[in-house]
Amino acid sequence: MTTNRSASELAFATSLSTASRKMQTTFDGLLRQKGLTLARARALLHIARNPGVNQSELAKFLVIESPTLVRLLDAMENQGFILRSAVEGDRRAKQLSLTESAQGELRQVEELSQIIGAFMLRGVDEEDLAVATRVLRHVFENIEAAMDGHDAS
Amino acid sequence: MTTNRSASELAFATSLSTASRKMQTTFDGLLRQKGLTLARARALLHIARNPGVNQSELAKFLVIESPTLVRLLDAMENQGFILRSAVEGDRRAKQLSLTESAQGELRQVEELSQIIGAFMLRGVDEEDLAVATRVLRHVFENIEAAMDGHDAS
DNA sequence: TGCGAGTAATTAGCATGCTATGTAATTTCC
DNA sequence: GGAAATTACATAGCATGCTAATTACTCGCA
Repeated sequence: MTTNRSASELAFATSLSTASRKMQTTFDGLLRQKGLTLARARALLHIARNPGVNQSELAKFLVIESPTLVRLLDAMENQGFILRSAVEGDRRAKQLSLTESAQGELRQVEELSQIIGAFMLRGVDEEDLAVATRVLRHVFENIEAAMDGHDAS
Repeated sequence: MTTNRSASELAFATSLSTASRKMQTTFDGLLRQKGLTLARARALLHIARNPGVNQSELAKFLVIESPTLVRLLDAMENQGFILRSAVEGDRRAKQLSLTESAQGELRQVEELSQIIGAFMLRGVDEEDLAVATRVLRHVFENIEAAMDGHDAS
């Protein structure tokens, strides 16, 4: 037992990055025929639930930087999934909404998300899942805190 | 308590991808002045410990596809970190080794990796870390198993 | 009123991941 | 021995992430 701490840390870091990529590529593969990806589906679902949201709010929710979102939305706009429209009272901002065609796909995207989520975590009990999620958040916060001096929010 | 399972799954998925990205960008930021990134550092360390390893073995170890590795190595070769040389007995393969200058950096890269690992997991106890790692592996295996028909190894 | 600070979105450029495909060399097996 | 399958590496093209820097606009305050 009593494995070396630093070996445990390495194992964790490795598992973290491989599991994350695996999740993404699986999602991407399954959503592909719809012209969607994991990132696009997430954006789609948030816009559906928060119509009129603007880009910076969406970026904050998705925890991505705004240039990343700009490109994501450019693609989704070209695909005819979303609309960017003017916000009255602030000419810098744009509010986001789904096109009708995207709304038609919504239900299926939601179902698929649930199915993949359940599938990927099949055999993981509730308690372990909670622990894992807590550890992941802890990691995020440790790093976030360390970056404080550099990027004061 | 008794939160909805599917909400827990979503929380996990979100934390997984944000923690993974955060880890990567932190690493990248700290290694940047050396011309390295997390991906490059991983490759570097594995080559250091397994001199003469070839590209497919390294790709398998890093759990990335070979085109991803090809580009990574192209960059590292241009930077003067690694060498690709002929393997006697198999003209398809190339064996990898570090340049002297890369060997000089090794120690610092190893130390930095340990420091970041320890830092990121500060405040996470051994048991929770083990559970989290186990869950991440479980996720990976669930997906891997599902993809069996498509990609028989 | 008007200037400076801050905010929303964008563009440019780099790094890493993937799939699909191609080329050359090796191995398998009739 | 030679065709077919497999393996090793590479190329092309797409998707997503980041940082740095720009543009346009809004807000606060002297």
